[in-house]
Amino acid sequence: MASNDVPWIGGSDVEPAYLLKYEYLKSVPVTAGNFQSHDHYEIFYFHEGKGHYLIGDRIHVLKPGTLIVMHGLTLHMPKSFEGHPYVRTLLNFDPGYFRAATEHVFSINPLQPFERLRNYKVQLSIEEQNEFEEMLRKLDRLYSAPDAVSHERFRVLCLDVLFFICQVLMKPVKEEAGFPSEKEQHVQNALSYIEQHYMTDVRLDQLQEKLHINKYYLVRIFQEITGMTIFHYIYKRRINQAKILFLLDPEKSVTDICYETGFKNHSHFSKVFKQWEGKTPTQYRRLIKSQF
DNA sequence: CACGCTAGCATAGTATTGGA
DNA sequence: TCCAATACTATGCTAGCGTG
Repeated sequence: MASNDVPWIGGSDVEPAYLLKYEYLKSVPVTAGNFQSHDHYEIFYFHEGKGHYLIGDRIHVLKPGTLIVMHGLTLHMPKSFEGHPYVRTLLNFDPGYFRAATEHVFSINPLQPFERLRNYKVQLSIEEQNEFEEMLRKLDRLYSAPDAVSHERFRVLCLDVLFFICQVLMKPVKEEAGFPSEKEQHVQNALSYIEQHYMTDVRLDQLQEKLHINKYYLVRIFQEITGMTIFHYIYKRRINQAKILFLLDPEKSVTDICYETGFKNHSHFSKVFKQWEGKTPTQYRRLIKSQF
């Protein structure tokens, strides 16, 4: 994408071209299974409340001060809980602009944490939270300002946010031990199993046997924790993998990708793909090709 | 014309849900 | 956590379309 000529758009009436989604301190309950994947990068900061964030095959428990950075192609789905606040800031951006702007200027690549489909979740310390939240406040002031200079400062501050994230991630990220509840652990185990087997057959009976948990019970807690059924998760995972394969090799036939992602029938694959993505696999592949 | 793909249909089998 | 009833989907088959 052309990155040198991002037009100033004034206030927040129109999104700057490199910024695909920006929501500051927004409280949006997310209870339905709203799985997403896109080809830009995402910064997610949790300010207040209770929630989960399912990224790839991992469930992350959200707490105030949780920072998540991810490559948008990884399947991700936030989930809030009824009766609990859920306040977060979200920044989705096109990495092309920042890549071009920083390539020959800095010795450290600020996009490093996002590349190679890597995703990170870190719990910021109180000092880091204060610093980061101050940055976000400033970002929002600049975003809402109507003048061109504020816009340039917004972009520079976005870059500083990226470097802040790099710095935080340079420290060893310690894995949190376990989950608050046994349910989350069960669902995590199911997700891990599905991740390893989604390209072949995955049935509830198998999950019951492998995970030593009643299948009816598993169906319920899976829906409770993730907001979507196991069944839909597997399909979304397969479709997402198909999208990745189309990106990696746009010459590959739809039929080949259909079988590689675990579908047994190409007509069914086309139907499911269109249902979730709004376009047929062929249309999607053409779109990918046209972008290269 | 061959090939790759999409769409429609019937039905067997599986997932989900309500209730205990 | 489990069972039974119900709802829903996967599958296989086929016809037809678009493209090279």
